[in-house]
Amino acid sequence: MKTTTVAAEAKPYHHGDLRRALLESADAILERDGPNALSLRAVAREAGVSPAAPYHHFKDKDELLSAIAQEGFDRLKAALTAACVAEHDPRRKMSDLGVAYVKFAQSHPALYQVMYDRARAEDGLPQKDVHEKDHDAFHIVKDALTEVGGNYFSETDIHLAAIASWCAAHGLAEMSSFVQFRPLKAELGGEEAFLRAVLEHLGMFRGAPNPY
Amino acid sequence: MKTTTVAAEAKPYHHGDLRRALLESADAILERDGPNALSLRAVAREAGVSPAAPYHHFKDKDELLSAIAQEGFDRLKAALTAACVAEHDPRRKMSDLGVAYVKFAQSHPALYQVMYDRARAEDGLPQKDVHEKDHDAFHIVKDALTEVGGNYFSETDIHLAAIASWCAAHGLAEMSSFVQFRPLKAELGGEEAFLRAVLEHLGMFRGAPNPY
DNA sequence: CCCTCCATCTGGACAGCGCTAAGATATATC
DNA sequence: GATATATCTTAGCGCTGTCCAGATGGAGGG
Repeated sequence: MKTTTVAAEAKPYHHGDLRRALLESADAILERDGPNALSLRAVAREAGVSPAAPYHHFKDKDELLSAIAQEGFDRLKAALTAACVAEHDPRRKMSDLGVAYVKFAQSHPALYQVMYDRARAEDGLPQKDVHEKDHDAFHIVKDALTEVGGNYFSETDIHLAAIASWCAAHGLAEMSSFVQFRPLKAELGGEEAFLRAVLEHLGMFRGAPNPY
Repeated sequence: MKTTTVAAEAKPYHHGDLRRALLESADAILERDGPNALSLRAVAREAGVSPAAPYHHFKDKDELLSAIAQEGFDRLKAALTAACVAEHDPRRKMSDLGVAYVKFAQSHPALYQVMYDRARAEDGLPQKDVHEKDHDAFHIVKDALTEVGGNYFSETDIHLAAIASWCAAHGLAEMSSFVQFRPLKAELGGEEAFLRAVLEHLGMFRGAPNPY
């Protein structure tokens, strides 16, 4: 019933590709039951293996969480890319990026929580290998900002603006669902209008440093 | 050796005031060992009582965490108040508030993490009772922003600006220690210069809505 | 073709966790 | 002084992350 080798398998022995299966099980648990239900044993259970099996693919639970977070940042990058390829006005592009960022966090709240738990534990966002051709999600923002003000502002200013934008988007992503904001959302006419209004106030798109 | 009553005790029976002692033990553990070490049993151990004793003062672990978070927000409010009483220029006041906010989070990282873990779990920042005279930390920011642009902008705009500022400060607080930012901090001449530069880019102090 | 090697997976165990129930203890009230 | 009640302890349940000894079965050399 089983062929000897299926060619496209990299490190499959008994299970096939348990590492992949574990990551997908973890994702399923996150979406279905939230971050508190994400135990190593639950992941193993979901994948149909013994509680000790994951230890042959991840050093400990933290390493599994980091792998999940890494995939999350890859997906975030894809979402940001998709959100701004069609838009050519650079300021509108920044606005779309901000909205897409927050909506990603809202669509996958449990995953987003794991992503930043790991980022804080590791003292930083995941960094792509220098030799890799495609850069990470942070550089998408930086590139867009360069389009906005690259001719007028220094590299340092662009870098600062990118950091500021990322912090703002992260802050908004974590707080946008707070009940305190509900009345204001209703007043402004919905979630996206609220997001764009807040992002405007954060000066993400003005590209103008040094207000006074 | 023990007098019958010491007058200033509110709900002391066997221990004296175990609820208070538990909160202080929790704080000590947070500062010493970080948030991962904060178990109910560890708190009880630190306070010198049995593992089940805390259940007579908190319904479950979440309720203890919420109480810790509540005290944290009180302390944050005190820090923000102290940071801006001396300053009278309203824009400079906003800048000082932002810096004080981030520095509070940096000084008590474990506490700050618990504070926002609970805020997310409860879908919002802690809300003071309407009948209470003094308002919460969020209103300190709102008041400062009213001083900046209260004459020119609507209540809605001020509210939006306050939300934007709080989100920005929170995002910066959670990410300011990322290793990626170290070189830029060095270039700008230190932590506080970095913080003020990022906050400037976030447009916290401009009070000017609607950039385009 | 077989046999050995070794990565992979299992079953069992340990300490620690949140939480509960039952009983001991000391304070407050009558 | 007796009773009631809030407080604290002891014991125990099921869960967790992690480790270890042993079973399993594909890969490569003879």
